[in-house]
Amino acid sequence: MANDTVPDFKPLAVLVNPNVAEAEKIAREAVSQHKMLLVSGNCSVRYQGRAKSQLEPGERVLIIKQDGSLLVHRSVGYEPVNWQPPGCIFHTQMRGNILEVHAVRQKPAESVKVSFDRILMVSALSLEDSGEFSLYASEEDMQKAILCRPSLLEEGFKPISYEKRVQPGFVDVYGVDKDGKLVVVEIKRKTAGKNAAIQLAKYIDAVKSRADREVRGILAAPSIAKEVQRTLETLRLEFKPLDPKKCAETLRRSRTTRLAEFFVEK
Amino acid sequence: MANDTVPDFKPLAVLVNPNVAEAEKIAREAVSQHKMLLVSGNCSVRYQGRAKSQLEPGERVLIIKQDGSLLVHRSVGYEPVNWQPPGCIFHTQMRGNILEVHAVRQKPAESVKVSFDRILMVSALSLEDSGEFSLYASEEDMQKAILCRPSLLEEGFKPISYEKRVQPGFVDVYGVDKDGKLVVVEIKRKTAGKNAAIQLAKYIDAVKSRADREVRGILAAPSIAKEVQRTLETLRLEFKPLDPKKCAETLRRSRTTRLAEFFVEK
DNA sequence: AATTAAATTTCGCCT
DNA sequence: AGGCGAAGTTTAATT
Repeated sequence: MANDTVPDFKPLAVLVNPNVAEAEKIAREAVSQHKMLLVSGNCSVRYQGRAKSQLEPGERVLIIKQDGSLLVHRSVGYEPVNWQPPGCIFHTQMRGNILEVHAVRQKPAESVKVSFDRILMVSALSLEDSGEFSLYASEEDMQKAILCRPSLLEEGFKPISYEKRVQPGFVDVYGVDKDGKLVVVEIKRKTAGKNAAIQLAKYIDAVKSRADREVRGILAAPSIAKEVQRTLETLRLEFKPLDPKKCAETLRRSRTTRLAEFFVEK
Repeated sequence: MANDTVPDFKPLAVLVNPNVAEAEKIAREAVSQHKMLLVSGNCSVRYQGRAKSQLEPGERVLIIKQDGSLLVHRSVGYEPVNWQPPGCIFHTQMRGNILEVHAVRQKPAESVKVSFDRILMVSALSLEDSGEFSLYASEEDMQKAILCRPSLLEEGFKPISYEKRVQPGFVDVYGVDKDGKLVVVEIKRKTAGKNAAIQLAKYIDAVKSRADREVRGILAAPSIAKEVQRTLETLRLEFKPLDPKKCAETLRRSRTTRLAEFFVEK
């Protein structure tokens, strides 16, 4: 069939109750095009690698992701019954009337073989997903937490304003330390990179040019990239570890105890 | 619509590119009928509980299982980006043109809300799955391992036969101990329950009635249920811990290194 | 029910 | 690339 040699690039392919050979075609294309593949049907699974297992026939859901990870889910349980972490090479083939999906990984050398003799549904998906995932607290939450309890940043810190407009943009938090020195705070939710340091330096310059006195710059983030540490020293900036989890707890506590009404949400 | 009040019990429902309200109907029925639900589409996710997280919009796959577990999978990564272990209560609703799937768990109090504004595919599945899952070794492998290296059972044990036919069925392994006493071995791959003890007792009786001399009965399994321990004592049977992992290693070694038979481990 | 220990742990950060 | 520690860990077994 000419169709067999011309893979189509539809973003979404779904077959319901297909015969096994039809499903194999979808699976093969999905794997080669690095789409996500969903297959539900009757299968057995053999795994060999760090451990070894055998799963007798039954109806399950197979998921293959574009990064080369594999999941076999039964009808119950949070964890997959069989799986492989990202980095597998996949191969599909018909063996008689059985669809075999083979996943191979090296280091450690492992293999998972899923054999379907009946397919309920097969689906190949091109998923567009650039949405950010933030755990514990958003950057905004961390900002609120510092405003709510300034000692999270350092003892004696007093916030003056937040999202203060300066030349290059907005300063996350702006205040004075226990000695009355101006403090500019830049917050990052993840490990602070070079950009964060540079951004902070620009804010400092902008504030200095208007205040004409000493200004401390503090980069507050859960951690800092090693190489940026030296950048900070060069720029005479400081780093303060700030745990998003702690921020979230602080916020939650301050909200429940009704003390946070001063700080308008969003 | 009358149809709305009469849920159908088809074993397999699939909609491709449905409108969100159609998807909600499938999702609601799947949840109420404790089927497995697969939804792929554009969604955002909010989680609050032991921790707290926010996932900005993007295309993902949602899985809800009949035991009340929930998984949200992105296009990459072995782990779900959001999840709930088994035991959730689900609630679906339309909020404007958004499908909200809400999962609530208590102890710990947690909630996950998945909001879809576009559905690629929704599927409700009744999965039949009674297939056994065996890790490291099947019962047969454990049997072979004992035959291959009898010391796994006990020092001085000598197998005579396996799958020996007696009245009630087949004895897994049959042999003599270091003192020449007859030994009947019953093997279980998982924690041995009452049935295993009773089965073994029947075999013993059968063998005794023919041999008319003392017969030891040994239940070999990775572990034994607490209450069965006393049953064993009453029946004058013995329990021997037998680890499937060790059996698998033994088998593998005996297959690969033909010379290792001399060197008894441990 | 609470605690402990293992997992084909996975994952990220650091050396 | 290998090692160490944390995880919304989960899961099973034990007290």
